Amino acid sequence: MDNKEISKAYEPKGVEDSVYKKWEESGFFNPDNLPGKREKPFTISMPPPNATGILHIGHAEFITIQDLVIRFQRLLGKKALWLPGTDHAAIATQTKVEKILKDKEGRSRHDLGREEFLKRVKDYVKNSQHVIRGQLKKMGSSCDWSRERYTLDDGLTLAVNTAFVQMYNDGLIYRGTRIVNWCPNCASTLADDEVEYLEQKGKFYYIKYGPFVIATTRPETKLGDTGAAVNPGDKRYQSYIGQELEVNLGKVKIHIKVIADESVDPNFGTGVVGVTPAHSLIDFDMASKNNLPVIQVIGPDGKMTNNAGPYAGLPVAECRKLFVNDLEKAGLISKIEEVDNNLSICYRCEHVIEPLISKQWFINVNKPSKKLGGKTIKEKALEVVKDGEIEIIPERFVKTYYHWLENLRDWCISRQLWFGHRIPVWYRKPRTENKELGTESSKFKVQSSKLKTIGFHESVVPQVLAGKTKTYRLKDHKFKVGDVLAFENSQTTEIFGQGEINKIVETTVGQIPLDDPAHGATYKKVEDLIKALKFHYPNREVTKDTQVFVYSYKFTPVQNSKTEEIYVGLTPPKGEGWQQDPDTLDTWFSSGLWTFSTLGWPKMTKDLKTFHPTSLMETGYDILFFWVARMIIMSTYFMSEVPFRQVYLHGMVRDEKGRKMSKSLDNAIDPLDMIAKYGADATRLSLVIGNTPGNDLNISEARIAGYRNFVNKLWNISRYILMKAGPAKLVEKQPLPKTLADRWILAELNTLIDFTSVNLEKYNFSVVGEKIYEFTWSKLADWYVEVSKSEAQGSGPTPSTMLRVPRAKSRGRAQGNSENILLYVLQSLLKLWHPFTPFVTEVIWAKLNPSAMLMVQAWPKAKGKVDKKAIKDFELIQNIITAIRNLRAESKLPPAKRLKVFIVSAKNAGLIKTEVDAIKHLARLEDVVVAVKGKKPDKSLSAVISGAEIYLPVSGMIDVGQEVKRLSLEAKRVEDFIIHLEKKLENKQFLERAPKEIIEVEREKLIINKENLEKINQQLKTLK
RNA sequence: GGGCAACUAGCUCAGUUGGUUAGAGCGCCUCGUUUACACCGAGGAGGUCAUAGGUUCGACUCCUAUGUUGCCCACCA
Repeated sequence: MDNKEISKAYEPKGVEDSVYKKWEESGFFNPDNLPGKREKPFTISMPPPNATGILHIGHAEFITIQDLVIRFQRLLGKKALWLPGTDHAAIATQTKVEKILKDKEGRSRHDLGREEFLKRVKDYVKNSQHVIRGQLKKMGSSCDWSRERYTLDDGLTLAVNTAFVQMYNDGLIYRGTRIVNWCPNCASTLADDEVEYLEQKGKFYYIKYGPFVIATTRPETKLGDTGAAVNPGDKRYQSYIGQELEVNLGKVKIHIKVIADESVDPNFGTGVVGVTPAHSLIDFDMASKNNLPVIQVIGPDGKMTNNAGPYAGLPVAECRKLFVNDLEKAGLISKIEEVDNNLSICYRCEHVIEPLISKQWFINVNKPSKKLGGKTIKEKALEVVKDGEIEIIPERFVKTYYHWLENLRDWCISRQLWFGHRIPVWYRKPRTENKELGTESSKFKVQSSKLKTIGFHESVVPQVLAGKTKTYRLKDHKFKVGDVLAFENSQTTEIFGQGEINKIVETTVGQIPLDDPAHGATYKKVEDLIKALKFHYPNREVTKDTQVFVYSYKFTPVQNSKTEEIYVGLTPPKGEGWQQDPDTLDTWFSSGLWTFSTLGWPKMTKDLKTFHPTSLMETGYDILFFWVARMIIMSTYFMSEVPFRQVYLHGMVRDEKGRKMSKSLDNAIDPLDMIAKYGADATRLSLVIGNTPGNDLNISEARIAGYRNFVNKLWNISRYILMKAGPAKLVEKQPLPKTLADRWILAELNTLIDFTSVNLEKYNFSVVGEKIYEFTWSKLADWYVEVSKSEAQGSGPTPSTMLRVPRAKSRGRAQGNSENILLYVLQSLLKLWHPFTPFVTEVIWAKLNPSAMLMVQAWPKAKGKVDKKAIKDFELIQNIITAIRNLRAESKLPPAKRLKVFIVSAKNAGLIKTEVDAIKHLARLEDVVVAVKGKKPDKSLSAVISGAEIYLPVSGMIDVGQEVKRLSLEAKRVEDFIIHLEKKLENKQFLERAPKEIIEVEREKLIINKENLEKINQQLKTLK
């Protein structure tokens, strides 16, 4: 390679694409093709970007970190797999395509119909994926494209359906009627954590409400009230409890029942709450307990329903205006306050969420599963982190993870979207001629009418269905062992099964074992049990001594077949009249399977055996709950193993002032622009150095430009070395050092290699990046390269020893050795840098060794013990040179002016004498005189300048304070410290070096004790 | 309301289990046409480590309060 062709400045633009192409064509992204014996796998599942297209700087961040890790592991010799893919991102994608459709064609998805619309989405996604792939490549991603997956492709769809069916058969997936978060704009349900809150000033309306005044921020929902609730202890309203009232709300009259409920805070508002069961979770619970009817006044379209009387058909906001107006006219508004209010909004489209009552599919997070050895999925997901099977970095997120899981409610997985995995459930309306069903149903009905009935609160029914075989009752039902009972949902009066009494125990509340799994719900404290009982018996006193009946039973559920048949399976059922559920599954249901579905599950493939559990999950802390927790749930359930060993959570990327990047602020940094301007390597460095796990990273263009400068520096160092070393060659073995500088740079390199190897394993990218940066610029470029120049110069009229170790003289030839060292150091350095800056390092490597790629070289190893003496000696020379430069600048001596310097040193005279030539050259001196102790003209520690003569004392610069500190560092107890200090005091050299004041103190304390130590410290302070 | 984090140089941030003179990048000031690099080199200025107590021979680091900021969770009708 003709090194004259190397350009003065590194130009990434031209070379990056061709380098990537070379990598790709090598096939080494695929672990199966990697050279050498590679036994240990290392796997990263790429968090699949949404298939909506453009990658932003946040993606660039995760790409950089993951690529860094995987390249490092590949260099270490692992079977490194980084599996890429995309997520269909149901809501996000559907919303996006709908928007495009509306903007471009003015049509809605309903205008197109399901099939045509999905075709449009498919085309859109295909294009996006293409764009994403291109962007990933621009960043240098060394992921295995041959294994790329998409959450909606056939394999993953099979995985999703299989998962659903298995969970359903295990009783973990059920269909239920609940209050759900409904986004009228997306026309779909949302999971609890997909709801965001917006702090707002809102109005708090006080409305005359029959005999009460109630306060509300949402007056329009009052049209759906079926109750008014007060605290049972609130004396003001005692007499009303239980009454049924008609309430005049202007144009509308509603009928309510006054109930008592603990959850009502007598001190908030007026102490009376209008109960709106259809549109509030809490109200729904209260209504269930008190058998209040449920009236839905807001529809899924965000408009008032027919139940809203004269307001039917109005959007919620308009209804509110009109309704408040009407109330005012009727004199029913007593006052309006301004309050801070949290508005629930959709995390995708930011429209207001309406809590609605609706029939949806849920995953039961509290049901023990045989697959999990009787544990619930929640417990299992907690356990694997508690037991350390999964490590979360940084650790503080462990706590948030626990908190989230512990409070997790059943997960609503059905979405009313078109785009996504269709729920693998089919329904068939019963036909009268379906005799078998008819008889089944009627047989049960007849039977149940004759049977004794036992009621279960709706919230308990799922537990019974889930295998609860015990119930605690305050009431004596007068059952006998052997009685066959009809099990009734006491809210809906629906019969959901039958059972037989096995055993009856009469006891007291205090005697009940708290953790009886047969009961379904278990308790930590008696108080919790009492609380639970009070919930079911709101009007009874409950204490430890209250009498209680424990009924054990055998239970058989009955499918509610009078409405429809349900079929759950991988393929459509045979027979006529089956209709598939129109809904689709929550995106996170499929992405929860990501680590194993992408490797072939439900088939037990070779890949699945080799690469699962994956090694590292690297993702943003913002999706710890959405995604990470769900992957843990899904993997522990389906695979019976963790999805990954470690989780590394990175922070968000923000602008230079720490603000979120957004279109409106116009502060977004587009990684592709930055790559075009400064190169991918510089962009990568800016995302990794200065970035610590879990913390947000502020980034600016100036920062990226700074790293571009660095990449250029590395380029030019290499250019210099290649030019100096003549024909490029590999120097694989560490050359023998011949000069002090050689020993020093090798010692520094070996230290760096160790540091890098250790800290990259611990994902301390930033600190490693800084260290290699420092080595490259401040050590290699600023010192070693400069020294090597003077060595080259030494071929002039006065051959120079240039930092040559004395011993080397006798060995003869020292000239030219620095070239081998330079090549060796550069080659090792390129390997260290490669995970960070793959492009430029690969380009330089190609000039050294065109036949092999840097990407698959072996990670460097430190050779032998680090030569600490070399580091210390070299630093002394450095300090002398720096001190001279400093003095020259301070005394405004022009650089051209040659100086005479007397270096005064007692201890290091020998060393300094040997290196005089180097000092002369690097500090641009006329003459250096090394003086021994005694000739020193001034005993002060500062140098003396007289004319062009500098007296620079070097010995005696050691601070005794350091020694003391070092000692106490080594000692763990005070006693040890004292012993160490005493030993040190016996050392004459120490005493010689110590300033007089300190020695006085130390002499004085013939017996060293705590007080004396304090004195020493004080002495040290005053000395400073 | 509960929790988590941050507060260090003009700006953005490091600082690993307490221990040399608290570091880096950018910015700033002075000087420099040394053939690897001006995307550079040499030197420099700049910090009561948010505040107040405490533990310790010794605290940026540990403990307790307080203040400010950010985030997460819950949510009162």
